[in-house]
Amino acid sequence: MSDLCDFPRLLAGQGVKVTALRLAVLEVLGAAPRALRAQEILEMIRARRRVNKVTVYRILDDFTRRGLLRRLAVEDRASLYELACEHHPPHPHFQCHHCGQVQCLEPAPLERMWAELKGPLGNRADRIDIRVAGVCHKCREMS
Amino acid sequence: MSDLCDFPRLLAGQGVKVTALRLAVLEVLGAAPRALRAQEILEMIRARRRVNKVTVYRILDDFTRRGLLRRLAVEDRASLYELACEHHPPHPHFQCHHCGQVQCLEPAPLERMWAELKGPLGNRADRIDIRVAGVCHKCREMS
DNA sequence: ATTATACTTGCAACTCAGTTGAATCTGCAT
DNA sequence: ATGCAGATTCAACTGAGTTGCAAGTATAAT
Ligand SMILES: [Mn+2]
Ligand SMILES: [Mn+2]
Ligand SMILES: [Zn+2]
Ligand SMILES: [Zn+2]
Repeated sequence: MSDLCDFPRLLAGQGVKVTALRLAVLEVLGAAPRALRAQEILEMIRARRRVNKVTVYRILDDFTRRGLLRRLAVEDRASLYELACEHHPPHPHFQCHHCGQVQCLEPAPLERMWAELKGPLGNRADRIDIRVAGVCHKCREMS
Repeated sequence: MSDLCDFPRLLAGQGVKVTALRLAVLEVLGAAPRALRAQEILEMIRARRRVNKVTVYRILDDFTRRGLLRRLAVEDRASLYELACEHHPPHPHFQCHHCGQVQCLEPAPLERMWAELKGPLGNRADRIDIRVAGVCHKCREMS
């Protein structure tokens, strides 16, 4: 998930002011190897500067509504966020029952399934989330 | 989702005492046409008798761990619960962005995909959740 | 019948992730 | 300089779920 995106440009394209905090949120997510909780994003930004959590929540929410980020609903109470730019197309995720860690999977099988699920029942579907759960290799080794 | 299951037998099979409350939880879920929030289950049981929410949460948690129920992580803060008995095999779900309503979809495409996603990266996967999101037909009509 | 034991349910208080509304700050245009 | 809009902050709140422990209830010895 290391990044190729031009964040300032991305924001400008949304007609949104480019601020240090908004950039920080995108940079933290761009540098992360996996989807992050709001809390984690907050802490990573705080390693460099002072921020209020409300601001971060509001930015995450705004970006998600604009389609710059995807919010993943997982088994734990807190959602995860990941970049939704052209370099990070939608893909399934794997969550370990044991450690709770969520990893990103390859998008391949999604494409095939999408066609089948997109139009059922008269709904207009525009998003599909796939979460595969089980026990990850690290946790298997430990036990 | 109306029911064919013998709940007392189901509980007995788990070596779990058959109590009025545990049955009530299963009956409410068995009668529901869709997955329910803990709050909804609580209210439905309260239409008939007195219950403490903690008890219901504990029963839901216990049943989920035993595999009698599935817990669905959705976009809203509260999870949904549905029966996981032989008559209700795992299936994808559709959630409407507008009203938040979650409906159950047919299991068909799941089977095909499962084989592909089950074993990647050395993880032992034992569950796959698919959530399709968009705008449901009711909400489309309204707007 | 009486007591012991295990399990179930209830109560109060708490946690945690987010949310709200109002106040302040900041960059920019007049 | 002054005004304005949008960005950020602060304190207080919400809602879903959790915790520890007390009280109730059923069953199993004695
Ligand atoms: Mn991902
Ligand atoms: Mn379902
Ligand atoms: Zn793990
Ligand atoms: Zn709807």
